Amino acid sequence: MLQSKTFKQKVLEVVSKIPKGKALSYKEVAKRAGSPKAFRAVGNILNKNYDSKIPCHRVIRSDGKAGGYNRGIKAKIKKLKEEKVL
DNA sequence: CGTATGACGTGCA
DNA sequence: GTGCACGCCATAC
Repeated sequence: MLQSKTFKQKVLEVVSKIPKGKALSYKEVAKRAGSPKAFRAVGNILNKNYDSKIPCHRVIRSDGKAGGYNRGIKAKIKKLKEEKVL
């Protein structure tokens, strides 16, 4: 089954694979997940499946803005600054 | 199965 | 340059 992992699982895995000090945009993550146009679902999935192992704070918009964060958008920006990603 | 929602992106006024 | 509206994909209910 090619779809043993749903888009959701792929996105979570890709995000969890983001190296430290690096940030990928929703579009990039969606592309790596298998659907470059599903950046919409990426945000939706992360929002419902945020895990401590998933540096969702490293996923930002193409505008260079953070976008949102289940723990507080401010915390996300702060973390990005701490990682020198921003 | 169909509907509603969402942490986006792009285009146009 | 800013603001508004539409469209897109996947998930959850």
